[in-house]
This record gives sequence, C-alpha cells and structure tokens, in this order.
Amino acid sequence: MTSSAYANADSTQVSGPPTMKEVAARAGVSAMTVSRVLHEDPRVLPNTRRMVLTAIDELGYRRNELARSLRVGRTTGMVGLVITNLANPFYSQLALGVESVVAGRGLKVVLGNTNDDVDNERQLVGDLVARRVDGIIVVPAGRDQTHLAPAAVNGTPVVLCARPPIDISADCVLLDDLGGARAAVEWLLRGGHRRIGFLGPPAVWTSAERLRGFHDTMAEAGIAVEPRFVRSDQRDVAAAEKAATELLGMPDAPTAFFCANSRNTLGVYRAMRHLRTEVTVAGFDQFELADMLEMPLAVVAYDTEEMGREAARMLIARMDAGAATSEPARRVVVPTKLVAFDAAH
Amino acid sequence: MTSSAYANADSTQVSGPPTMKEVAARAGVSAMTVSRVLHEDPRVLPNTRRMVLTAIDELGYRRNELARSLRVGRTTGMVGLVITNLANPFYSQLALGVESVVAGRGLKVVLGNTNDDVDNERQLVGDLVARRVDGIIVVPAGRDQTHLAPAAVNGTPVVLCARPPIDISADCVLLDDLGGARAAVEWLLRGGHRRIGFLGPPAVWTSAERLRGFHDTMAEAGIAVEPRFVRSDQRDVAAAEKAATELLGMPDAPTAFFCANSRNTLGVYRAMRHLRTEVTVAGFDQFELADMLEMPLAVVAYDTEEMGREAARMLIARMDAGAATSEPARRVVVPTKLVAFDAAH
DNA sequence: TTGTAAGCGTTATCAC
DNA sequence: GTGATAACGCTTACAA
Repeated sequence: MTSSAYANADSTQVSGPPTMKEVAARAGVSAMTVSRVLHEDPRVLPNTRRMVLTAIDELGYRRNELARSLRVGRTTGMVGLVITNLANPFYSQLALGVESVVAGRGLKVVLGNTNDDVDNERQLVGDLVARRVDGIIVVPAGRDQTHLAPAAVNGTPVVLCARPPIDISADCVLLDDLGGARAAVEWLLRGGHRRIGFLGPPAVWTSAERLRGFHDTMAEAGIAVEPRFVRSDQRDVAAAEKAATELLGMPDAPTAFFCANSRNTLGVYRAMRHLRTEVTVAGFDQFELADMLEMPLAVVAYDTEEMGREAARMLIARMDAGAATSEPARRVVVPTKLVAFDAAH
Repeated sequence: MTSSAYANADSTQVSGPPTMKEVAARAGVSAMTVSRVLHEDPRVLPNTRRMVLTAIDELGYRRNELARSLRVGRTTGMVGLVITNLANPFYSQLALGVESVVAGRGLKVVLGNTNDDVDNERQLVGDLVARRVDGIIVVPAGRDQTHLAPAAVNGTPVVLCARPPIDISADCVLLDDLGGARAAVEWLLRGGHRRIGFLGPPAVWTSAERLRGFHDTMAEAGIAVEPRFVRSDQRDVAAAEKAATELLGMPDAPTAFFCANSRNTLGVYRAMRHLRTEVTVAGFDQFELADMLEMPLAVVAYDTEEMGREAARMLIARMDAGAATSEPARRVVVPTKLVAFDAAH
C-alpha cells in the first residue's frame, strides 16, 4: 500500500533508495534474513519469508548490485564495448551482436565512443577498468595499444575487434579484409578490366589491408597499378564522388573501381550518374539498394553482427577461464562473400 | 619497474586488481594518505606524494569506482539507455547523440536492447536501477509503462524518447510525427494526387501518429481514404514491396503513397521498378541515395542525433536538480523538415 | 531457523 | 601532515 515515496517521507530527508536494513526493520527481522530471502534460501520459514517479501514490496526495495559485487567478489556483470563511431552501421551492428550474446548471460554492455581517437580510447578503457567491468571489447583506434595490454588493464580480459593486436597479446576477431579484396579485384579482372582505380578512406588497418589485397591481386595478374588511380582519403560520400569524378576525367581513365567501403562505392555511383558514363565497381560492404543501381556492381558482403557475437563469445570464454589462464591469444577471421549484381533493368 | 603481474605474484593466489591498502603498504603510508593523494589534497608532503605515486604506478593501481560510489554517495556516473533495436539506424544515431552529451559530463552509457518487448524492458530497467545508474533514457516498447513510474524506479530520473509517457509522469523528447506526416501528405495533394495509399510498420505509437496525420490531412482536403489502400504491417523492405505490388495491381490503383518509414518507401521503389510503373512517394526518414531514385519523391527529414542529445540534456537537468525536485514533466518536440527531390535524371 | 560479526574498497571525521 | 575509526550496503562464516 505504502509507496516507496511515502515510506521515504518518514525520515526528515530523502535518503535515497531503500536499503536492506530498512526492509529488515520493517519486516521485524535482521538484514541477514532479508538477504536469505533474496537468495531463496529454503531454510527461512514461510511466514518470515512472506513478511520480508511484503516489506520489500511496500518499500519498492531493490538490492544494490554495486554493494553486492563489492562483497561477493570481482564480478560486476558488465562488459565494456569501446567502438570508434556508433553512427557507422558497421559498429552499430557489431554492438547489436555483442549485446545479444552478452545479454544471454545476464551481462550488461557499457558503451564508449572513441571517434577514432587513441586518447579517448585510453581514457575510456581506464574508466571501464576502474568500474571493474568483467571484460572489454574494443575496436582499437590506433597503433598504440599499450593501454590494452593485460598488465595495463589489471588482467581484465580484452578482445579486439576488426583490427589486430599490435605489440600486445590479445584475442581478436577480424574480417577477412584481404580475401574479400582479392575476390573483388579478381571479379573486375575477370570482367576484362585492366585500368582499375582504388578509392578508400584514410588508412586505418582495415582499408590498408584492402588496398594491399588490391595491389597483390593486380601484381599477380601482371598488371601495373597506376598511382594516379589510387585515392585513399575519402571519409564520406561527397569526398568519394569528388575523387571519382577527378579520376574519370583523366585521359585513359579507369574503366572500373575497387572501393574499400560503401561510402566510396556510393561516391562512384553518384559521379557516374552525373557524368553519364558507365563504370564497373567492386566494393566492400553490402548496402541498401545495391541491387538496384544501374551499374555493373559487386559487393563484398559479410556478417557484422556475427563478428560482434563472436567477439562476445571469445570474451566470455576468457572471463569463464578466469584471469589465471594463459592460453595463447586466439584469432578468429570472419569470412566474406562476393555478391555480384546484374546491371540489367 | 615491477609490473602489476609480478606484484600480484607475491601472494600465493592471484588476488584481483590491487587495492588502496596494497598501495599504502608498498608506499609505507596509510590508506588515507593514498586516498588524499588521489584527491590531490595539497596537505600531503611532496615526498609522501611521490612515494605513493610510485607505488600506484608500480602496482598499476586504479581506484575502484564501485567501492567509491558506495561510500561517497549515490552517484555512479552511469546512465542507462534502453532502446528497442540497435540495428535500426534511428536508434544508433539516437544512442550516438546521447553518448556525446553524456560523455561530456564524464558519464558512461549502459546499453540495453529490448526488441520492442515490454518484459525485456521491465527487466532491463529493473537491472539498471539495481546497478544504481544516475538516470535512464528509454524508448518505451509498449503502453504498459508502470515500471517506469518514479516510485517503481526509486526516483531515478527517467526520460522517454520517441514515444510519450502513458499514465505516468516523465520528461520526454518526441519527434513531430504528426506535423511531418501532414507536410508529406500535403505535398502529395499539391501534386494533384487523390488516390493515395498508406504503408507503414505495425502500429507502435510513432507510426500510428503518422497514420493519423495521413487521415487528418486527407479529411481536411475532403478526400475519402480508401481502406483497401492502407497497409500497416510491413516490418521490412520485402514485405513493403509485396504490399506495394498488391496495391499497384488493384483497379484504380493509388497514384501515390505516403510511407511511414524508409523501409516502406524503399519497398514502393522496388515494386515500382519491377512493375515498370511510376508512382509518387512521400515518406518518413531520410536515407542514402534518396536523391538518386528515379521516382518523384519527398522525405520527412529530422535530426535523430539531436533527439538523443536533447534527451541527455533533459536527463542531466533532472539529475542535477536531484530527486527532490517536483517540477512538472517537460515535453520537447523535435521538428521535421520535408525535403523534395526532382525525379529528373 | 535466525542473528552477530567481520569485511569487501573507499572516504568523512576526528584525533594526534 | 598523517593515521585510526567508522560507515556505505551487502554477504560469508560462525554462533545461537
């Protein structure tokens, strides 16, 4: 009957959420008995139990999980997820995958956005460790990963995502960037293309790998890559369109492009439409309407959510093993699949 | 010199992260002095300070924020964010907005995904309260919001997002669903359309409002809405395409559609292309390539990230005011803007 | 079956 | 300047 608000109003000052002691007092028992009821200890008498439950209900009591984990030892039921940019669908799908696995274990996700800034990342990770999360999944922003080393995080399990560990030992889940790039470029080569351009974002590890795949595959086919056809600092569609327009305006322009992400693919499409030309594109990332574009197109598709799920599984495995384990770091590679679309319409 | 790992190895058993007491012992001072150094208390002697800092460094010590918030009172520096589906760009942008504001205050975001299930939501919110988050932002999944009432969350500040409070008092940030819908339908009417279809997802509040805007505007124009032209259970693009195809196959088919979200807009576009017809569409949600579709199109655009930012601002205002305040619940409406594209290409 | 005491890691308060 | 003590809310170990 009495709501929590009224119950609190008894005291002169609002005193925050009700505590176990208050419940105990109201039920006329000791705090331990309340604790036992909460733990479904079968030894408490049905009567006592009922009184405690009533008091809990009346006060709107909830056990303080912070205090609990302080006493009972080390596990807080929270895992940290440190990503570079939530607005990017890649990362939000990753987050979804992580969340789904982690929630299945009753764990919560504490989120951090780094904007690809290593200092933010260092700070965030430090904060998560200070909050005693049970593990951390991070998409590392840069080459400096010293703050992710086991010693730096007091042994908190860490799983890297999308980019590999550098100078530290840690589990990681990677995408098959190299394989995907090769498949894409081979598709262009099979189409008879020889003058192929590359468009990508500034070189984080991922796009560097994709560029490497481009170079390797071209080299193996005995085709020289023209440096003027390689552009890799387009962060958004507009920049990509501009770069594509420039390349397409060159003498002996490329007849095809390999794009390291969907923003660049979209940029080429826009450039092509505006110039009323036709080019062939193979690009990383599946995207909405890819099959409807009037352009010979293939995309490198993959399951981002699965990457997140796998990262979460690896993390949980480490957590279960306890910091004690010194199993060598694992590395899982998520496969890619080339999906080609007809230009016909 | 000595790394945390080695320091721990002193004891027989790995004993978790180093504590303040261990730092104190190593520095030859009391725990209080360590605490004071951490608080930059000017009274500690430079020498003592240095010894403590050294010990901290050697042990890789980090203050336990959980224990800290237990002692120092109520604030954990975490806010809960409970959304329905992270994979939906709407929610990930929302999350980004929330994160950016909240991070500016040194707060962390604890994430929860409900999949639009009220039971999940209830559970999640309960969990967050048990973890003593300082506030909660939630996109409520259903009409039953009793678990979000102030009493149910022990007075933890709650801000609702995208959907209004029902039978409870709470701050909220809404999108101008009604206004956006009216603008969209008016645009179609100005284009001379009379037989207009409606396509939308199953009726959560948001799409119900958009449907209401459709009906209102049609009624005011003195045009009868044909029930056979109203379909609202398309959850994805494929279902939307199917529905659109059916409507377009009817005798006296619609010449235009108002779509309650981008998935339905995309479905119409696909149907149109496959049927080689032309229809006009006005739809909620901005999306990539909207300007490139060969179809007379207008979209209702809005700033999702700003919604998140606003929600975070409201929450922080409540948190600062303390649970004590009984200011009436505030309601902020984020405006929409109609963006029309030329079909010309 | 239930209660008491001690302690998890930190800090406010009051001594020294 | 620095330290002892108690307390935050809870639970393990032991006593009654």
